[in-house]
Amino acid sequence: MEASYRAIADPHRRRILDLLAEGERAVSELGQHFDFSQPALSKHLRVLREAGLVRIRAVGRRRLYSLDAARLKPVAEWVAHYERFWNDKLDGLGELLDSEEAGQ
Amino acid sequence: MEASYRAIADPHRRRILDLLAEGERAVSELGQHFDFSQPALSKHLRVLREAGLVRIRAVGRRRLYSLDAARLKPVAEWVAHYERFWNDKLDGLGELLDSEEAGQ
DNA sequence: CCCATTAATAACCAGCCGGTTATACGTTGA
DNA sequence: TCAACGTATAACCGGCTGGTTATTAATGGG
Repeated sequence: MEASYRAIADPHRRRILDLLAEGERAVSELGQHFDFSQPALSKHLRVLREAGLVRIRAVGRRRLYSLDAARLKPVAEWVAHYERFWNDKLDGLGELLDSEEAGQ
Repeated sequence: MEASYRAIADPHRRRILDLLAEGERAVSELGQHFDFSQPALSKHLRVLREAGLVRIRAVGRRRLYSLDAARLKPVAEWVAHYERFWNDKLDGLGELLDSEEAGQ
């Protein structure tokens, strides 16, 4: 999904996903890890929700967010295509061979 | 690297990387695959260059771009942390277990 | 019952992003 | 030599992004 790439482009949102990977969290609990305002957090959560990366469950006046990582699978698959470029420098294409160690 | 995530957030730039994964390409060759202007392509290439994802080699008046995928490795590693969420739904955290099949 | 809590939304703003056209600049070929 | 080519940059523009403060709405506790 296209929106997944944009969603994970922001480091705050990646951090939110990392936190949700540990378990379900209410908005106020997530907010303890950040220094921006609650509306800013709600906007990040909206982006993640619209990208289909999180689920919400209402419990009383709290909103419990949890990870829905399925939409990250295409991202993982796309970037995995490039693994051969750091696993196997001699990949037969030839254009990587000239000044290879200078690139690091 | 932080810039890598932003660089791959744009589908045109991901396409450029896919093309460069096949081999070194001049700007005009890359341009044949897109419907926007040459300056727009140059700006995308600049973003990729500043993210350290491509290398440039000048041959005459042509600029030959090639892939430098090393900076994608942290991205691959980050997203790989989430593989367990689609490989193994029963991951012991417990918060994914309530309405699991409704998420798909 | 009412006030505090929790979270979302509205409205606004500066800065970035991706595109455009126009221009500059080095290189090459006739 | 000089016109055409290949590419980068400048200048500009509308729309989006990520933040803010203020407000709203729903829930729960005393």
